[in-house]
Amino acid sequence: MTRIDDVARLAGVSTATVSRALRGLPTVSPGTRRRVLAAAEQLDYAVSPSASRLAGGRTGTVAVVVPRITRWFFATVVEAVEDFLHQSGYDLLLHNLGGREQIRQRVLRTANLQKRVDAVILVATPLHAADLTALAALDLPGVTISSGTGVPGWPCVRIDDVAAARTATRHLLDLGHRRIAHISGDPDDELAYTTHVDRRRGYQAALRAAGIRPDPSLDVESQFTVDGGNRAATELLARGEPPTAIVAACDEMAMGAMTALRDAGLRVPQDVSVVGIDDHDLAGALGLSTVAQPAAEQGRLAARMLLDPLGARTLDSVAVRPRAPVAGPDTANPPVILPTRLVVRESTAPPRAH
Amino acid sequence: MTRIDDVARLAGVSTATVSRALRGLPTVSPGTRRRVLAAAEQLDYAVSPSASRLAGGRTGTVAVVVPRITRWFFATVVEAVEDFLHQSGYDLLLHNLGGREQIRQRVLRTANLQKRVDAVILVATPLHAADLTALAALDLPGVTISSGTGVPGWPCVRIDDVAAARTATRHLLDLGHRRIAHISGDPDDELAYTTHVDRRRGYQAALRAAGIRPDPSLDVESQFTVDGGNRAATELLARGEPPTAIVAACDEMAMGAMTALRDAGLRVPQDVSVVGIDDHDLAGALGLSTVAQPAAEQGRLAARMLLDPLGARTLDSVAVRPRAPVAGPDTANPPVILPTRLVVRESTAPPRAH
DNA sequence: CTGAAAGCGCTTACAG
DNA sequence: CTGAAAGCGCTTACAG
Repeated sequence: MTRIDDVARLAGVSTATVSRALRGLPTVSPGTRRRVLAAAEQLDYAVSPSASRLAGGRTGTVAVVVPRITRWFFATVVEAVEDFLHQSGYDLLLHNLGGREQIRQRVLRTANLQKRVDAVILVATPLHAADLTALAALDLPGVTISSGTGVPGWPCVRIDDVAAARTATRHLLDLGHRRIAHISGDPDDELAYTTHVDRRRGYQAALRAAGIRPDPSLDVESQFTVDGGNRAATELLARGEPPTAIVAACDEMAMGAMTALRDAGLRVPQDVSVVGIDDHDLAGALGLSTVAQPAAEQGRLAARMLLDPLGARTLDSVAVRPRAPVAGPDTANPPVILPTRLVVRESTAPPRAH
Repeated sequence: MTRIDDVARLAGVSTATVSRALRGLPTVSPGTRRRVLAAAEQLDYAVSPSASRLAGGRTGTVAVVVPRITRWFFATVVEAVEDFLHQSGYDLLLHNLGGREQIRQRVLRTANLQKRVDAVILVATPLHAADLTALAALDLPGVTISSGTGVPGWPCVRIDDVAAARTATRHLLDLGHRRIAHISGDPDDELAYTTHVDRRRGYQAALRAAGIRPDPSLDVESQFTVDGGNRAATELLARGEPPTAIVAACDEMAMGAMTALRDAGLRVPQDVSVVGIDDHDLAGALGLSTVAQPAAEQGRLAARMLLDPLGARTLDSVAVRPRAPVAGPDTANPPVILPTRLVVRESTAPPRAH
């Protein structure tokens, strides 16, 4: 393995100069820089990240924590974040909670982040008081995406979950539905997400605004998965007279519900309308009406808000940018809310005439 | 930040002993170990990975390279790999190619792996001769998953793609279909995958075994995505008399094809049967018949085969295991082939009587 | 079983 | 613009 002093020797300069030239620091003359780069290339030199990190005190790594990488929203966010991080010269350390509270604690409270990363991106990760204390003690910059509890001092990028569910529900009300069910997240879930709480609130608010009292028997809790949606809809049907429409808290649940309805001999949308939230890759294939949220854009924006103040390297030059305030007029804590929009497909229609 | 000498001072031992005790090396007396652990806990000490890596010469990190984290198969593999790696005390460095050849080269050929990881897991990543040279020069252990080209000296975990496609096609033949189309990957894709080549081979082999000559006009190339499947099926219909059945090279393509058929006024399976390969999360919701492949198991097995010889720490103890030969009777290059199995749902049926 | 000391390969004030 | 030297915080022979 070639080391920095091999390059220094070949280029006829000190290791300090090699270090500066390779990192694109401005205090190197063009001729020297050229010689150093040529020597490095000739020797096929790559800096040792461990040494560089130890000496420099920065890890060049960002931890990304997601509940389940296999779910559409999280995979899409991670893809966007990964792209931005690598373009900026950062490594991505992935933590997948897999729905397990034990893992959440391992990631958040122990030494898994300490001294290991320069910054943290938490995607829809439940945070208790003890976690906030631990994160504050870490004293790292970070961003949350789609998070219920914000972290003091960290920007937050998200959609308005209440509004998204309200839009979905209103769509059904506008079509003439009155008997509208809701399927959403599980309070018994190991991880205490807030997303489904907000979405339930939006569902209920829309009903009330239309003069309808929410009926608890039309509100079923399950998991945020295809299977969860299937089970929730099955349970709903087992409770008696079916609703004429269902608001699912996410597209995956909506898809599961559509299967359950079909299996029960009900047609979508003729017998029951179904609307989701997300605009999953497959929503089009299934003809699912939904409230679209910009997943990749949330990831991209969060990465940018995180890295801008860290002075990220750009792709082609390694010039260090001056520390700039976070993009946008307001650098403080109020979350950046990205817009959602109703996408009407074939899974929703007016209820049949009584 | 507390350092190792803070712990050493409090425990009344040398830093060498702290280092040994914390890593669970056997050469520490129980009493000493206890005092060190207590001191470390009291000071909330976490080792500095940078320093540890520089001094120890190991990074404790594994790079995982996937073509697209947003695709079902890759997300599922990554989830399984992540779990195994973290349980073994390794960090996961994620590289998502995003379908771009430029990124593939950046990841494989430059210094992105050099000195940065202890091992590499390549998932369905195309490898050219120059890449193999670069990987050999890296001199790192690794595993490939679902890979066309193997890396000399690296184990490979995969399914038999030819057999999977043959099974899918034979299922349609058994139902009585003769006019069977195939939609698969794009040779103009930036990344030159071999998966679709193998699957096409299986499709053609099954046809030939049934005495049918493959008809090029029934074989459409597109991308391994929902959209790609949609476009491929649309193209297929534009070419004239529709087939009575379609073999899609992956479930996502099959799902896109089902949409296109429906949009064209054709019913699945009454007018056209569709079978995929994968057993995607949503295959059940869509009633898609498919040839299931064990995605998570491929990830888990690959991670195990990689880490076993590295002497991974176990979850609860940090004891270093002795270096053991790779699990299984054969430690050499022949790929480990995991079984696939036909799952019949509602998207396939006998062709209508002529 | 334990410790003193060297060394891992860089970056960063500091001085010029 | 450049270099000599200290130091980042560990681990690892080596010696005992």
